[in-house]
Amino acid sequence: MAAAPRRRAIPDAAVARLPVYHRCLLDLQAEGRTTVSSEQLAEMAGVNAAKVRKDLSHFGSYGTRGVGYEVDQLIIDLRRELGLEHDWPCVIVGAGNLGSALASFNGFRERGFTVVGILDVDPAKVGRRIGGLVVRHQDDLDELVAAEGVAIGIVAVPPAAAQEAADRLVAAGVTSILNFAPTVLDVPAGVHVRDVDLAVELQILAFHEERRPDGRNRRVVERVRS
Amino acid sequence: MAAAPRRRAIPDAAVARLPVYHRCLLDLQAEGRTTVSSEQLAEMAGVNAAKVRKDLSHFGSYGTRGVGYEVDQLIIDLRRELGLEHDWPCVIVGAGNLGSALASFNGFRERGFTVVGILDVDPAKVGRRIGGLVVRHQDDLDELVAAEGVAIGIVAVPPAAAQEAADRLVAAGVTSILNFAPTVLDVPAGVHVRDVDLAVELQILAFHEERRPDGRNRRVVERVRS
DNA sequence: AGCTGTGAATGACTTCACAGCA
DNA sequence: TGCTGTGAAGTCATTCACAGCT
Repeated sequence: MAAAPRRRAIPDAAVARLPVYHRCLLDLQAEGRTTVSSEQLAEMAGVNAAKVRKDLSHFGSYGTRGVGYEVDQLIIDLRRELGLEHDWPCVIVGAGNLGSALASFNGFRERGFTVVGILDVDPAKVGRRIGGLVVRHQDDLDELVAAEGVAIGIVAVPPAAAQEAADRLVAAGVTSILNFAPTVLDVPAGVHVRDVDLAVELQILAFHEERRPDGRNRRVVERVRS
Repeated sequence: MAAAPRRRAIPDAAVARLPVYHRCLLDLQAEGRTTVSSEQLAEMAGVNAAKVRKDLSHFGSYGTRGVGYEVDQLIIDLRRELGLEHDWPCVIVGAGNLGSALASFNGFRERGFTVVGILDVDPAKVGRRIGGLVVRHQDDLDELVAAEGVAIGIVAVPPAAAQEAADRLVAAGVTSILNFAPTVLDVPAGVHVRDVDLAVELQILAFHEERRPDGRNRRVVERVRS
């Protein structure tokens, strides 16, 4: 967490929801819908209507009172806000199970992120083909980042190697890191890190599972507001 | 200030950090450390000391003033709070790239989550071996969940199939779902869902990348000390 | 009439700061 | 003395509620 002085125009919590709205709008567009109300969008995104309006108002107002938001226009605006007008080249460090899966994951390319390289230190892995890419040695990182203008790196190595991988990415010029290793990375201020610890997600579920009101019984459903 | 005895004893935000503390404590234990101060633990976890103390105080106080927390004891307490005293059997629905990677991912088992089955609807995938498991047909879900006492399901199917997969999991008796599909799942109240949308994570990074103070010219990595 | 945009109210989470114990 | 535990203050996020546009 770099504590840099910044004017945070849009709250972090709102930023995290914009991609979800974007996703929902694409679905609406695919269905041929031309407008959508905050209430409908909220329903789709699993949040409430006031939040949708407030979130969207953070980058100017685009809705029409009495009607709602124009789907096409809102997609354009969100794309611009999210920096999705151009593709983002990414590199993956670590060609194990997870790195390999990420490299062949279609969900990235579909949404504007192209994996331009996957690297590993293990000579046994270098040279393998994964999802249209050949695994390169981690020493090629500098060259690759420079050649492709990579700004985003994905760390998919074992915990013990994660800091080293991050250091290399930063040295190569990468300024945003998506970290799958269960480690707190130490990076220079100005470098963004997002952690995705898959086991932590399960642990949070287990926490709630362990203390559900009905103990170990099956569900006694009570109404919860959505 | 516990005037209203709510069901929510521990704030969500704190719960999300407990697994991280747990992870750090295991590292400390491995190094042979017997005690740790809130400040040291905070440093490792990437948060601040007051937060650590407050978080830990939510389930009773275990620290010794003037000394800190006893590592072994705190691990035990966290394990209990997080429901990690027993293993959690999980099933994965979807044997594509992501599902396969998750099935062979060591990080789960190491932290108390055992993948007891991976299922798919595609006959071409059924029967394949993945990380010590044989892919089963999705129709076997009920049987598997009942036989193994599965409470946690992992959805790793394409978006169009996600709701169906979730419905099946819920029908089979699963009460917590980790959803990797970029879709808002509709589940009965009482069923917990956590979403992990990998592309959204990248989009959030892209958002910040797009509006970094130094504009689009990257590689002007200013060296700021951390 | 319907729906957005937004100040104001509420609520949640974080940080401060210090009393109190080992 | 050193460090925890915790009220109180502060910050940030969510929700309400309604004025105001179409």
